[in-house]
Amino acid sequence: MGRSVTDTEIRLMPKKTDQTKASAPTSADAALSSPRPARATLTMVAERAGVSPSTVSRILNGTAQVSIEKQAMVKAVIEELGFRPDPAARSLAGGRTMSIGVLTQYIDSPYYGEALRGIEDELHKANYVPLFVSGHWNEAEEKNRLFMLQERKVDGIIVLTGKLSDETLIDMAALVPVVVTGRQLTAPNLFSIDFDNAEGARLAVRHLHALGHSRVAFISGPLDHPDAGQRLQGYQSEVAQKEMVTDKDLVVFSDFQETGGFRAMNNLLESRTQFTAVITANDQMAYGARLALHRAGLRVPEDVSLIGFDDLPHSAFTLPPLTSVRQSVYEIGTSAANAMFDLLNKKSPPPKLVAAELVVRESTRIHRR
Amino acid sequence: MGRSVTDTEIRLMPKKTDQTKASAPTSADAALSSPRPARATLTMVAERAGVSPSTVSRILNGTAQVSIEKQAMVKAVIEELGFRPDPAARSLAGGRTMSIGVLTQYIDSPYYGEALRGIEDELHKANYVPLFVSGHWNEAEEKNRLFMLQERKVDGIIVLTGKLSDETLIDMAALVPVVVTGRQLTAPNLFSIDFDNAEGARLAVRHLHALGHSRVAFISGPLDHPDAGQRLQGYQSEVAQKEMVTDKDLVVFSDFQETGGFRAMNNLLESRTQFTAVITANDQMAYGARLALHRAGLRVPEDVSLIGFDDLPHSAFTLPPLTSVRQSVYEIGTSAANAMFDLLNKKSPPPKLVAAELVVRESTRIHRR
DNA sequence: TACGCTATTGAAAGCGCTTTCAAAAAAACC
DNA sequence: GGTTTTTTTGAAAGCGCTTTCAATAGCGTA
Repeated sequence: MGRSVTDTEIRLMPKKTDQTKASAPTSADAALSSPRPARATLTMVAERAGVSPSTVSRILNGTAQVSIEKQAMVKAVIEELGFRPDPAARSLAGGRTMSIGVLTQYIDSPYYGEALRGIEDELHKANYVPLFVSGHWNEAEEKNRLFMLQERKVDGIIVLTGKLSDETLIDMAALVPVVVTGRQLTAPNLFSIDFDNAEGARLAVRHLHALGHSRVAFISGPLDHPDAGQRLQGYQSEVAQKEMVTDKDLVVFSDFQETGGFRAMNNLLESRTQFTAVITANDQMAYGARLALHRAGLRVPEDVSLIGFDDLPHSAFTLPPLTSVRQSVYEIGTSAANAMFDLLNKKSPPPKLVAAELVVRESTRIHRR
Repeated sequence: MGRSVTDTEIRLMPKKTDQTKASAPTSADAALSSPRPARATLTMVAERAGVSPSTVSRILNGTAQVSIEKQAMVKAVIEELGFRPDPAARSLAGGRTMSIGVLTQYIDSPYYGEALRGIEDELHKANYVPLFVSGHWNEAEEKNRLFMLQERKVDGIIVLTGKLSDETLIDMAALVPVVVTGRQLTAPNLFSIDFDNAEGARLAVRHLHALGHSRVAFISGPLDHPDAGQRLQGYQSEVAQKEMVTDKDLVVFSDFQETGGFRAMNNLLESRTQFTAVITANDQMAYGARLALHRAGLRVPEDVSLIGFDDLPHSAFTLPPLTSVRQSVYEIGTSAANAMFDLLNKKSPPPKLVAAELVVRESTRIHRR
């Protein structure tokens, strides 16, 4: 293999005699149309502008003052040649790579997906590209991916929740700026955005309480998931606060998946525990639970009220549309990206807590005693 | 799974090269990794193994024959030093970047998400990393992103459907291996994986026909979407074939979204067109349509049968669970990745057509005349 | 007018790797 | 045994950019 550079250059030469030069081609066009000059390099720019490479670099990075005339001259040439710095060369020479590593758990998670979109949108505006990697809720894997990102010399790392220890994150932050969601952590070069999971769960309980329910079951996520613990804790505290029924059997654990919610609900039903409403720690389990309820001949919300958590886009279209606790995940993504920019600019914004709100739809109703 | 990374490995990356050149540390030293072992470079490996950098490179890339002893020696040192080649340096020197660009449309698409996972899983096994970028179903944007990927010197590009012209893709393939889904295309350095959309739609019609339905409505996706056209065409051809009712009004167009399906179904209902079953061109629209039906007091499947397309994971949990046309999207992802490896190795597999199958659940039933 | 500063600039040394090119070593040949 | 191939190896030249380091130019001051 190898010699790909040379190969490419050769291939780009007027292999085809296609002289139809479209007028004012964009750089993207240029990349794809046949005959085309070799890609411009910083040195070419320098030469053409009559300055040294150092000067061009300085203008590009704002590393030092450069006279106004040279700036104009160089910028014009850059424009003319359609020059774009080579990320690899930059990286090798110790500059920015213009890439941000993003550690998520599953690339196709319906929940974090929105955050990814927020991150991508925001990064793109600033000409950065995200490097998405997945940790699969496995600490070793997460560490491994983190390592890989660092090896790829990303300029910063955004971690979407996960199971890494605070310590690992703090250590990482010593090497490269880190933005992490799903926890509250203060450290140099590190910014955290936490969700108010506990409050979200409380909101749900409060709503149910206001509707007259007092036996509210809770299908929790796995406790080694940080969110899960907080949500459960919020439920428990509010149930106690409102003096509603607290019964060990009302809480059942599952895995945050549809199938898990289905099974958990069946377990709940089989245990013959009495309840008139149920909160699931995420929407996916709510979907499963809802189906189990249906199979058992129980109607929602007539027989039992149901509240989910996350308010996935889909939840507005379930039957009945699901009442759910919402956190703007897309916004979390954009906030994370912007926080990263702040960090990159040596500004350090204070930790942020994202509020939760309850979206009331049709899966909950007054409990007739 | 790749090698797991220890805390120390992550924590100890020195930002600047250190000056303390320890004179040939013993293997025990290295194993215990004293204060801050600088990241191993190829040159260090060469030195320690008593060979030239060229030789190490050759072993790494299999670019030329190297004596068995030197191979063993070098490999041992690589292991000992935990050396991993720097992707940036590689890229700059004209070697592989070990990264594959993946052009998707929306990073959080529930449909393509599975494909992304398949791609990521497969690439990871081979030590490649994906660079995901989104085109948002906008040709200009897709081109732009493609350009960016090329600029980043990816070793190959996987395009998930989208709106690029065949020509653009073929041109791109002259520069770097391309794997594209959602179309059938034959060109050098290009591999395509198409879905059998038409057949999928036919399967749905056939199923409904077998159940005695003859007035089957179809909610189509936007026709500038390649999949949409094929699915519609499949529906039409099978309806004709089975001599079922063909009525212009039975086909209505929408946008592949839940809200669109909702609106489309309402339009259908308002138009007072008679139908006993409806096929939507994707599951998301089916969800919307299903809600609209519910609002209109129509039951599924008692009053109308409903079939979706894509069989999203969620469809097994709707009420009722949705009958849908399935294509293994995850598998499409893994196939795409593997096809890319073939291309990278100069093998060229024939174009592939992914079969569709009908997953019959509870949203369809016999039409009692 | 001479001197000390500061603002601008360029030369040159890499960053860590791949890849000629040519020499050295080993194998094959007559 | 000498010579021609063939195989293995190393030296050295970059890839395109950033970054000291030192030099030059422009100014203010005494």
